[in-house]
Amino acid sequence: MKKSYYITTPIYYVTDAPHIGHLYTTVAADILSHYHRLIGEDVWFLTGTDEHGQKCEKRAKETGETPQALADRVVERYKVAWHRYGIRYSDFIRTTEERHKKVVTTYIQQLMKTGDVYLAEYEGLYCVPCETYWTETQAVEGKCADCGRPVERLKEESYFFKMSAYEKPLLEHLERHPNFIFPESRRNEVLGFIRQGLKDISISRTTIQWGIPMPKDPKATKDHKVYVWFDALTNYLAALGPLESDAKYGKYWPNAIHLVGKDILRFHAVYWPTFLMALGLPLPKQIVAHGWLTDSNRKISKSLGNAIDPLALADEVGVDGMRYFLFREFVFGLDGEYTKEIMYQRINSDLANDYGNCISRVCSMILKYCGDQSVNIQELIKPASEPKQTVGEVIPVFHNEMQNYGFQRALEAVWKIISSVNRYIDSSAPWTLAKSGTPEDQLKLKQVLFQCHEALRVASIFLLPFIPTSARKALTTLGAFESVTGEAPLLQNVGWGQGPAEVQIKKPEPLFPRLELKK
RNA sequence: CGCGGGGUGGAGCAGCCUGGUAGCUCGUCGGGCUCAUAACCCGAAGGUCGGAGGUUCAAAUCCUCCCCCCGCAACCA
Repeated sequence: MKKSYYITTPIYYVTDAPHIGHLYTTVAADILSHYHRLIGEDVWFLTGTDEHGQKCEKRAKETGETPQALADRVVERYKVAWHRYGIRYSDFIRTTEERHKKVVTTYIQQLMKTGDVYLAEYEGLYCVPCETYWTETQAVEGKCADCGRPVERLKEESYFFKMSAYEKPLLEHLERHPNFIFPESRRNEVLGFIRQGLKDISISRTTIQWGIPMPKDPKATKDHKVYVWFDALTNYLAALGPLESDAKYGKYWPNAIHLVGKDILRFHAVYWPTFLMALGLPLPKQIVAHGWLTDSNRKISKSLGNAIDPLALADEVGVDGMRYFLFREFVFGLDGEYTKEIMYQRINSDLANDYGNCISRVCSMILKYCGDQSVNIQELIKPASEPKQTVGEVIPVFHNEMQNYGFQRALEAVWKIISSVNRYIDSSAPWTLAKSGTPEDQLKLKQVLFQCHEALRVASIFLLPFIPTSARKALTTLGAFESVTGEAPLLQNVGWGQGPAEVQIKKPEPLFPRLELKK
């Protein structure tokens, strides 16, 4: 039986149109799921949208729509963006769907029954005009953090989740599973937070209309809606159909990897596991937190007004250029400063000059110098060469980095192959060999060219998860496309000499046109 | 003493956990090649690795203190 791999992105809030931050997480999930499919695993990739809550309600009021109409409209923008970027998600969940609401309600009911959810009073500093509670630290000198007007101390009926009861079990889980939170620096952050002591949290709101209703309760005097985080987090389970003994649930849970931005780590690393513990369900395998793209050291986001539209970027530098740039330039897990200059430089230098041009020069030479002959590649690539050695070194490095979210280093490793080919061409000068009529030089010429060909075949297979369209195009040009269509091609076909014995090289066309930055 | 991240040649970043020639991309300067997308290859210049102290045969890397920048601090998601 195939190993199963379940990967999720956060569900995105429909008040925002998709921006580069959403794109970053979603492409990461796509790369991982593509990679895990290539190594023969049974992958389920979930993304979706979070459509409830105060902000959606407010935003809908501003645009003069119903919250549902707003959600219906914005969700399309996400889907369009993901299609454009070739994101191959297995399922897209919306929190307004019945299948989701049913699971949330069932779970809340269960927790009310066990006493993990109970009715009490929430007390906090409330800003009446903003309809928002603030903590002591947020409401500096008793002023609303948003509008600056004075806040008042208010008490209100609310349902609470007994998170305090799960402080110890959660700590124990973290100790037994050192990789539960990745990277380690984030794990330490979460440990620090838990060690400060977990309080019970309010998990209902009476100030919002747009949400999943709390189950009927004679004790309640007000109309409660489920707190958006309980609602949102449950999507990861709801999408697998846990209530109807759907085969998906048994296959993919708890083998889950949750990809999140560092800003929502706490909800995933503390709230979510304790909810699951209370429900008596197994915890996901890993929570992976990545950094932010920054603009002059500030997070890039809609609310800061510096958001960048993924579709505009795709038009400008291409889908694969963008996908490559995001994961070659930045260290996954750390923040990275985004500028157009760096992006153009990276794409031109690596994709156009190194990779694209290399494919082009190798294929051109093969066509030019031995296009009319049929050759047995496997015989020609037996001798040792720098590209052959480099490929051998890179294979384990690439896999290791991919298992540990080291996308940057995985790509760096692939580029070692490409550089070795460029170097090898120079040092062995096929154009000189071609001029010589001796049989030794003719053989040497073919050997050189097909060593290069083989190295590029392997590099292109490695690149499939990152730049799927271009890598396929490259493999087609190399005449080695069939090597990626079988089962688990990455595991079976990346080894030196695992490709076809004969190939039909296509006339190369520029894979990546050089970009010019317009000022 | 609230918690965390960062301060590395001109720019942007790796490296730090598991001490031992400081690496990458771009830029600059010089050379080579002509197969290729004016792409490619080689060489050079350029760094007291924020500051001070300590451990060590040896510190960008471990420890202590200090300075500067940025987040977080549970009901904004």
